[in-house]
Amino acid sequence: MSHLKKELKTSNMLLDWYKTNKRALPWRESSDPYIIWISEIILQQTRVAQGMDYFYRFTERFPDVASLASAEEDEVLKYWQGLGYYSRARNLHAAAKSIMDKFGGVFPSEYKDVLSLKGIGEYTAAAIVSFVWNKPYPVVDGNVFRVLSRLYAVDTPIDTTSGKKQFTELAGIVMNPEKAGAHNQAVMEFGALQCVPQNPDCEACPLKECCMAYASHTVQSFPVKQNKTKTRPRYFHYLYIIYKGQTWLSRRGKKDIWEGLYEFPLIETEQPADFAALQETDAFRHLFDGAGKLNVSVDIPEIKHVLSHQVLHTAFYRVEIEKISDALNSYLAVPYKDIERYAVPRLVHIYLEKLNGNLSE
DNA sequence: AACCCGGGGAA
DNA sequence: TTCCCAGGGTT
Repeated sequence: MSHLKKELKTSNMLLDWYKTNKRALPWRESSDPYIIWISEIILQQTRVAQGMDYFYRFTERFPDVASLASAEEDEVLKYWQGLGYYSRARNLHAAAKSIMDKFGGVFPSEYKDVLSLKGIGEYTAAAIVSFVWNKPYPVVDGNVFRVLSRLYAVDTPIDTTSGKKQFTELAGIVMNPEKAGAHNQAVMEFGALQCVPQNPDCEACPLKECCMAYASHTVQSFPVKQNKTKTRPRYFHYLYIIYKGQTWLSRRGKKDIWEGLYEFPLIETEQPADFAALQETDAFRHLFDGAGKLNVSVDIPEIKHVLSHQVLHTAFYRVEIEKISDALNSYLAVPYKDIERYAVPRLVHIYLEKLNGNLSE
């Protein structure tokens, strides 16, 4: 654990830069581990601007561990609606219950205890214990990968096991253990504002003198990544079924996107299908067997919804029925005025907004 | 080690 | 379009 002179100087320069350049963010006003925890989970793979309103709403409704633990999972998901990566919300809820049961309702301060909570990995555990208690655990997030890979011209791919291990070790060497909390935040803020992914302004960088990538004019080639993501198309057909002021929803299950969120009855096809083709599917026949005559309307055109690894080609059909089919009894009957009470995927929310827009015109 | 999980902003 | 964001869990 050698803390060399050069690293100490680097850390001090980052701390100086941070002092004058850090953004005023609401969670930086708090030393409550609960507040820090919520902010860290929201900010996973999420930009500050995108998560800000969610942070305010969430911490107002659930101001502490006890209030979160005693809530219904559906309500927690509702406060997460639209933010994505919904396992974060489910894990937050489960972890809050775990803190009540195993830690007497007091947020744990031991690294290993924090790490044991659902949804908290090495990064988030290090962030919480260093920010709140100044414990010497280095954070390694996307910013740290970028800053360190450039400073030391490390070309090990960051998305590999050995890469993560190597950068974690390097982060520990660069960190000043006596100022762990401030240092960790300084590196990340530096990565977010100065050492940015595309076209960083290296001439204005206070660390350009000691940056190996800058010296060799290879800043843009860091960090190195290995895996390339591939997307697959999917074809969704939602049935917004209307009967006497009510509609039907279902709760999505495990091993697919949007676990725990609600949606209209869904038929997925392997290939693109128009309504004529959809009517010929077994799923469609089963769903409406015994529903009488169908009055189908297409209020909005197909929506292309892009996720990280999937492109959803989605059609919505509004279907008025004459009788309740047997198949519908396995769904949740809901007065359609109450749909907004349920957490739905962004895609479904978009549809409902457009539909309301059309109706009010 | 490979794969899965959302949504949005910036270039 | 492409990249990537205060990552983590499952298999």
